[in-house]
Amino acid sequence: MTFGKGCHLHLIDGSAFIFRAYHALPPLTRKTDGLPIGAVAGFCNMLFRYIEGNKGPDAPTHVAVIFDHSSKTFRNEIYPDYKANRPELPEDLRPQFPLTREATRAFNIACIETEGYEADDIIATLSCQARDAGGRVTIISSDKDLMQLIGDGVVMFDAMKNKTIDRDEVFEKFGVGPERVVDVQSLAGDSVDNVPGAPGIGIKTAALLIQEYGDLETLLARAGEIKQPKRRETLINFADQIRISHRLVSLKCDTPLDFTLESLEVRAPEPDTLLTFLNVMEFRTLTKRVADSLKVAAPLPETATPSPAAQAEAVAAPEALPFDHAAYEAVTEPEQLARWIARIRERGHVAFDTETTSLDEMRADLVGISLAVDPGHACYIPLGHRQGGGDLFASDSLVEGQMLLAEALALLKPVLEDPAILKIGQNMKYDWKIMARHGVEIAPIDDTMLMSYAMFAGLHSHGMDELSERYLNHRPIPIKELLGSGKSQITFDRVAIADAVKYAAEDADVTLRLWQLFKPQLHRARVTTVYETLERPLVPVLARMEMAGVKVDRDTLSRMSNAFAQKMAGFEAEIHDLAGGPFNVGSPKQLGEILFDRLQVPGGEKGKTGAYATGAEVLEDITTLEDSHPQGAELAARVLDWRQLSKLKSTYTDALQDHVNPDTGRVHTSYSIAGANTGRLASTDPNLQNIPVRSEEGRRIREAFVAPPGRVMVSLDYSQIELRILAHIADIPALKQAFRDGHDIHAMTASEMFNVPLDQMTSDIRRQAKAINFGVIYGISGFGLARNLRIPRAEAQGFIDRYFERFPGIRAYMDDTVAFAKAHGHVETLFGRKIHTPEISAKGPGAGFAKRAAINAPIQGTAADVIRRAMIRMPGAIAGIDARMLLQVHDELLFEVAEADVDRLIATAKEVMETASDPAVQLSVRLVVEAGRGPNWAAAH
DNA sequence: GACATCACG
DNA sequence: GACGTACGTGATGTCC
Repeated sequence: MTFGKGCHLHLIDGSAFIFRAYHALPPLTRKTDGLPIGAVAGFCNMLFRYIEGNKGPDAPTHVAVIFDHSSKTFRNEIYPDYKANRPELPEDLRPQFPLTREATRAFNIACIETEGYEADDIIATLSCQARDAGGRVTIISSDKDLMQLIGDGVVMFDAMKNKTIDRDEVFEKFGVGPERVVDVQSLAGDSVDNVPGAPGIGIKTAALLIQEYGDLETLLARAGEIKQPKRRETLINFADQIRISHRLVSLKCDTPLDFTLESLEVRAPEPDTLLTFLNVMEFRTLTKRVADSLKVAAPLPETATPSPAAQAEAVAAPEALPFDHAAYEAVTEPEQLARWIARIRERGHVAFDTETTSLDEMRADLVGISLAVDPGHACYIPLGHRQGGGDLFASDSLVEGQMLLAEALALLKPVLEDPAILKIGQNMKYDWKIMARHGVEIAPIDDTMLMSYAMFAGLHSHGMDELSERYLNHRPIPIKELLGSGKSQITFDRVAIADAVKYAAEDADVTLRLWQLFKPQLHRARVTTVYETLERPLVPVLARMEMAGVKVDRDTLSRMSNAFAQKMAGFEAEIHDLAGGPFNVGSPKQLGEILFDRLQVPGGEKGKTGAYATGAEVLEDITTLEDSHPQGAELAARVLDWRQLSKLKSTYTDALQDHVNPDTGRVHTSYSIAGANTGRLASTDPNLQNIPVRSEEGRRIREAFVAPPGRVMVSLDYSQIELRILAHIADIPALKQAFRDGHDIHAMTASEMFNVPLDQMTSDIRRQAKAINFGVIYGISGFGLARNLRIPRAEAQGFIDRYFERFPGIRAYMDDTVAFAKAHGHVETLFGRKIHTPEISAKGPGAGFAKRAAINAPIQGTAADVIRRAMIRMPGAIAGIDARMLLQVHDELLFEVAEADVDRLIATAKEVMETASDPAVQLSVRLVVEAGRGPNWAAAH
């Protein structure tokens, strides 16, 4: 078939596929020999998905995958530094390159690369040829360097976003049409490819210039006419550099090619070739999916004398067996359960899951228990399924065909508490608490959620559905299918037992398969220690804290709510008066319109949704307009007052009352262990980690957190833990000395930076230094500091420059951390916790976010690790003391202690916290803990 | 369910 | 005068 009108050529940017695959997937290796194959696996998946997705009426007639041959091209002769600042290739990626070529050929797709040319040039050449022959072209890539090719039947397609890129997108990105993209790029340069461009000119300015003068040559010829002197000088002085840039970014349409367009005609894959390749790579799931798609049988996995270890893992290969809901068993008789228990004892481990009536473990009733011992071999024990309904007064009766709860517990308790039998769960803290309420303390445990967290923090979330889809290629039955949603939602005890068996046993099955997959990976990912010392042991500790709960005095809260309500009503009346009529003060939209439209307060700025911003900062600025706009200033001030009370009332004094457990009379939060990427805990339902303290009004809410009679609240908190860790990690002698001497760290910083002796320090200078110290931890920027201190940006930048000058180690730490993240795709805490940074090499504005997060993560994460270690050791250390650990607030632990034991508790707990990093990490800065005590949290803090 | 706002370390 | 920006969380109320 001659290539011509009616033909449609697809050109796939192979290198882009490889890099996306590499960064999207964990570092997978081939089981038999450890060959890194993550990128190849991802590449094959993407290619297969591409093929499956392009079978419709608009299917391509011709297709090719194009690769870069090597990093040296003709552009290096024009400009030796071209792409010179590219980071070194990860060492486990390079050996995968030839395999991606092999994969492309295995899929029976033309695989193209040419020495001395970039893939982009080949794509350009093929595009031109196809277009000239009258055909259409789709370039599958999102690389902006290819956008110059768009037009005349050539479009781009971003396979990740599933979105076509046409003239409009090009205009949005470059401010000019595709035919002028090269001109804009020549001026703006490109830091990623190291194209110099014109210094000080970015895409915005470049687009303006090209729009005004038409094209680059005209612009350079008439550069003398430019009004802005600096811009004019730049264009005249750097004309040569701009022309070189032009040659660098212009794609060549005349790359020598030794094949014809006709040879790219779409061919169906040869099942034998393709399946053999996939099988050799040991992509079991993909092999199966491809075989299904080609309607042939999948080949048997390679069996060439695997090592015993490999054999064991092959047995454990969770993909090997499909999920079969019909195979799950309902256990209703003691003899039946006894048989399962015998199998569990044989195996030495069991996946365990509970079904209940609520997500709140302290109120949930146990409805059933599921167990799994081998993949596909799982059961469900119904215990509390009920029927009846409508009658509000009679308690509903148990459904027939269930086991008696007491009988099941009697059989299971010895297993669940047997130190020789490992209980495997997904988010085991939940099940631990449910069983603890039935007098069973599960141990020992493994937790697949925490394994995932140890290996993949930062890459994705760690819920079961997510993990199952990602790693087992299986979508479990959604709970919504059983319970429904919204108003008509039912509780699990109303689910028919037959449905419950499928759902619940599947959960245990999935958990077991995930465990088999993850367990050996922990070691390879070098996070076994993290999992064993920072994650797993925390489960029972947190479970006990949550079950203990904290006593909250309802009456105090209720009185405060009433007082807030009264005050708010007063403010509201004033606000309506000032506004000239009633409106919903709680609606930022209405408030914005009143302030900026009706009252014409200057400076209203609309956000991306078109609404005025009315955040606290904006309102505070308006309150300073007393002279020019007294009405607006007054209104803003009252709204700020109203908002403060509204927040305190709705989020704290009202909501907290509803969280008092009727059985215990206490508030039981729940900590998520795997929620925050950095290793911090997060507190939910209610969040007890953000109880007010900064404002006097708010702090009084802590007075409602009380110790019962005869007991005392004790709070211990790390002093400046993050700055101490920074001083250690970045190795800053001045900071360390200050901590050693017990000096005021912010005053010391101020003194160093502004050359003010300590005895002449003012609170304002100290405040600025404090902001800088914190800024450093957050990955400082001139803009951010300026906003925080409300000073001009240049001044803020000056502070930062001086800070880096005085403490050069900080600069080095920041640079090293970002470089490490780019090289490895993650950063690490001192204790080896890995936090992945998949966006670190992103281009554009996202890059700043990722960098700052990468700089912050080791500091925040190390502090989180330290307090985790303290918490894990705490129960053992305070065993002889009449005290309970109740809450953790990132750098603070709150205890409830018998009056007589307070001093002993403080001494012991302080010691545990201050030495928490030992012996794993030898900190060069001492950790210091401050203690407080009192009848309530406000007094203790 | 997205967004704006604001509470904490 | 490239871009848009402090890091990490969770809960509440509007509004569509």
